[in-house]
Amino acid sequence: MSSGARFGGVTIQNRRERERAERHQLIIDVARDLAEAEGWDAVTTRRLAEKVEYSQPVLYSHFKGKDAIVRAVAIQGCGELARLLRKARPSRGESRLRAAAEAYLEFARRRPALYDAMFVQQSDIPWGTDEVPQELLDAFGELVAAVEPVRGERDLEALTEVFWSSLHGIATLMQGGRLRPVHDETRLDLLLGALSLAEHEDGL
Amino acid sequence: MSSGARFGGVTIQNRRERERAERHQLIIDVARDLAEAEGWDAVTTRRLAEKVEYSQPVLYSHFKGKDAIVRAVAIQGCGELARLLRKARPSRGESRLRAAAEAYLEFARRRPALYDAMFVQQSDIPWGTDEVPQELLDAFGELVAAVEPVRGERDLEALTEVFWSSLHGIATLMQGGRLRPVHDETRLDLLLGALSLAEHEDGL
DNA sequence: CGAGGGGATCTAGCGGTGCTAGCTATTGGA
DNA sequence: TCCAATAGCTAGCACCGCTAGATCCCCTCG
Repeated sequence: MSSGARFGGVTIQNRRERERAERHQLIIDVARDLAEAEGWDAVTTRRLAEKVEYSQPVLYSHFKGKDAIVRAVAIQGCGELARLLRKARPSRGESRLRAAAEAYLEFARRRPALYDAMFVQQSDIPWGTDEVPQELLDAFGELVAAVEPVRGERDLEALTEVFWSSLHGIATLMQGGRLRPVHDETRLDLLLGALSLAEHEDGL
Repeated sequence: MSSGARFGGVTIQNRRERERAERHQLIIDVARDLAEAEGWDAVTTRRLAEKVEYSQPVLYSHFKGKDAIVRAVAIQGCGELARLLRKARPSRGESRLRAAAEAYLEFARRRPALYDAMFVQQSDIPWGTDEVPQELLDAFGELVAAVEPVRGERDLEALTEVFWSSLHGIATLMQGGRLRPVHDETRLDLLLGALSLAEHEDGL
């Protein structure tokens, strides 16, 4: 603590920390790549260790266990989803809601293993109010922004949850081959139509 | 084959087959109970064998592997869901759609492990057109029937898929603690409102 | 009634998993 | 130059899904 930060922080200690941080990220990247290439079942601590060219116990000096690695991958995935949603701007005549929905579903389709880690596998990522990862808040925030224009008199947060749930349901059931590909287009049209067009009388 | 069915079928052979069928069902029931009590991770072939009071290899004389056991549990779960949906009749002033939605979500909430085996864990249950289990068709059929009254001009099957997907998304995200319990009621109101009230202009 | 055959069942073990105790060897500081 | 801290590894534990091969029981037939 006292000996580390002299001379503007350019110390051996700092180099070590930097190398350690790089290896930390390397583990996450390799785990993610392996999962996307062969599925999470193929991500074993042995294979992971082999790919990062260290022995197994090194993984445990960075993460509490395999679950923690998956969680780290998931959180970075949320960041990527947030980025994708942010830059998903509607093309001419297209609603912002539709642009967001299509970006979301495409993300789930192209990165099924990553999506799985984020929203399917149960993890102890804290979703309660305290210390939710920023990446997660960002992603949800993008959905809120996409829903806002069609909110009408409705509760914005609850409506966004409905929107998100529907997309999530479609994404996971599609991934499991449980929905008919024939309806892919119609399904999205119906969902967007239902959520946005609805002429809401106030009452009830 | 020729020696088994004499005397109206009351033979030792038949008794054996009956006992075997009972044990088959016993395995399914124990697997399901264990999963619901401690989660699927706790369902190992060793524990399962111990609970049915046979050795491990007996399981493999009934099922091709652990996955096949989970699948059997899942299919019977579909039968139960179908039964629940069928008898979920709307109380006064309540729409049939709402009755079905509430029954569906309650099923998912009360039998999370069973629901997981049915719709979350990936299994090779054939969802394509050929040899889909009858229980599955029944359950989906109940959803179709619940959606039919609000269909309007919309494609019934696609609309049912949207309804199902939304419920599924809500069920799984809730189970993972990813939705705010505060919005439980509002969320369902919004979904049902969006799917049913929508005054649909024909075009587009 | 006794011997043989066939099927049902078990014991034991294989290769894999996540995870960790404890040894080794390198390396930075006095 | 020597020492101590520490980063990393080897080896192993308990468990997993699954199966080969031995064993035992029970039914059939002479």
